Parts: sequence; structure tokens; C-alpha cells
Amino acid sequence: MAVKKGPLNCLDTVKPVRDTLDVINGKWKLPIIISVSIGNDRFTDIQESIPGLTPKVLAKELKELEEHKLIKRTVVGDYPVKILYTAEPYADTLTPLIYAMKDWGVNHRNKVFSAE
Amino acid sequence: MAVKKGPLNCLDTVKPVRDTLDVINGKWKLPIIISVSIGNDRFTDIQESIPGLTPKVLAKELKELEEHKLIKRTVVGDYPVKILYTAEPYADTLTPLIYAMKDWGVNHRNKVFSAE
DNA sequence: CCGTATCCTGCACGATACTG
DNA sequence: CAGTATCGTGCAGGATACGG
Repeated sequence: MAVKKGPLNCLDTVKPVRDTLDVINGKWKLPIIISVSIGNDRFTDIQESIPGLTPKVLAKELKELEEHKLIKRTVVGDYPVKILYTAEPYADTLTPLIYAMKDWGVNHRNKVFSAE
Repeated sequence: MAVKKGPLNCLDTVKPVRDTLDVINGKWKLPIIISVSIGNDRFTDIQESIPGLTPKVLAKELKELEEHKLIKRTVVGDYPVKILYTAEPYADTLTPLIYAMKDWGVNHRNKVFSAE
């Protein structure tokens, strides 16, 4: 009766992690959030700040980030109109995550580099 | 001359984040690491601990995690042989990342829940 | 128990061109 | 400048079944 049977339960951790992945999954969302958070507020600036990012993909990702209330799209001025993208306060809650990722990436690159 | 031109540079952060994403990207890798780290060391236990995970996908992900030195596959015993999956020490370096993700996921679920 | 073998589907991502 | 329009591809992921 004291013997464990079946798999250990890891859902307490796995489920919230999957919730997070559902929001920030993919190659581009975090980079875009980083770029906008740092101050790039124009479509073209965001695109050019991230190598390999095409307008079609950027447009799609921005829409999804808007839906998740992470990024805000604002139209300013009359003629000509300007479109501004800014980070919502909610995006700031991702900062610990982003820095954890950055740190791990830096360390990982060092490890891979020194290993070969 | 003091006026900034072009996009602000965010590559110092974006590049390491992308390096990290290259390793842990996808729906299953982090959940699998969590499950193994918690003590699930048998193929079937890992599979059953993560709802929706099929054997084919698990086998593929385990191979990739092995290549990245995050998880170790060990054959023990003679007859019958046992296969054990264990977390490498290197997988522990992902702990801050995993907890950042877990925390954000918990908070996000609360936010979404209270919003509707 | 630990996988492999097929088969299948969608979509994430990419290249390129074009428009108000 | 801020996108949309097309077209194309690969692969992550899924369903199901089977094998040592």
C-alpha cells in the first residue's frame, strides 16, 4: 500500500506551462515583444530589428499579440496617419520569462561553444 | 547627428532567446522535461503523465532531448531489460525558466478567468 | 513495456510581389 | 509606411496499428 503505482503527477506544473506556451509559442512572438518593449513602435522598425522576419508573418503575429492584450496598435495623426505599436503593461509581466530565456541562451551558447 | 535613425537594436536579447527557443520549442519538450525531472523514468509513465502525448511523438522528442544532453537514456538489467530515462544535471539549469513559465501561466489563467 | 510503421493533416513559416 | 496577396513547402503533430 505504500508502494507507488503509475506515473507521478506533474500536471500542476505542466498545465500552466502549456497555457504559457499557447500564448508565446513559435519562433517570433517573444522576439517581437522584446523589440516593441525596447521601443520599436513602427511596423518597419520592428521588422528590420529582427532578421528574417517577413511582413506577412509580422502582421499575423502582431494581430495575435493584440488579441492577447500584450501589444497595442494605435493610429495617430490625420495626414499622414501613423501606426504605433506599443507594449501593454501586461507584456511587462513576461520580463522575468524573457530574461530567464536570455540567460539560458547565453549560457547554452557558451556551453556549446566550449564543447567543440 | 544626435537623432536616432532606424530600428533600435534588440539583438542582444533576441539572439539568445532564439537560441533557447531552438532547444525547447514546441508543445512537448518542456512538459517532458518536467515529467522526467519529477521522477517519471519509464517511457509509458512519461507518456501517461502528459495527456495527449502519443508514443511516436514522445520517442522523437526524447531523442532530441538526448542530443541536447538534457535527458539520459539508460538500459539496465539483463532479462528483462529496463529502459530508464533520467534528467541530466543540465536539465536543472532550465528550472528558473520552467518556474517563470509556470508562474506566468497560473497568473494568465487567473487573468483570463476573471476577465470573462 | 517500449517503442516503430504508416498514413494523414494543418499550419507555421518562407519567398516574392504588389498596393493605398 | 504598413501592410495584403499569392504561392509554396516542410515538418510538428495526430490517429491508428503493429512488433520485438
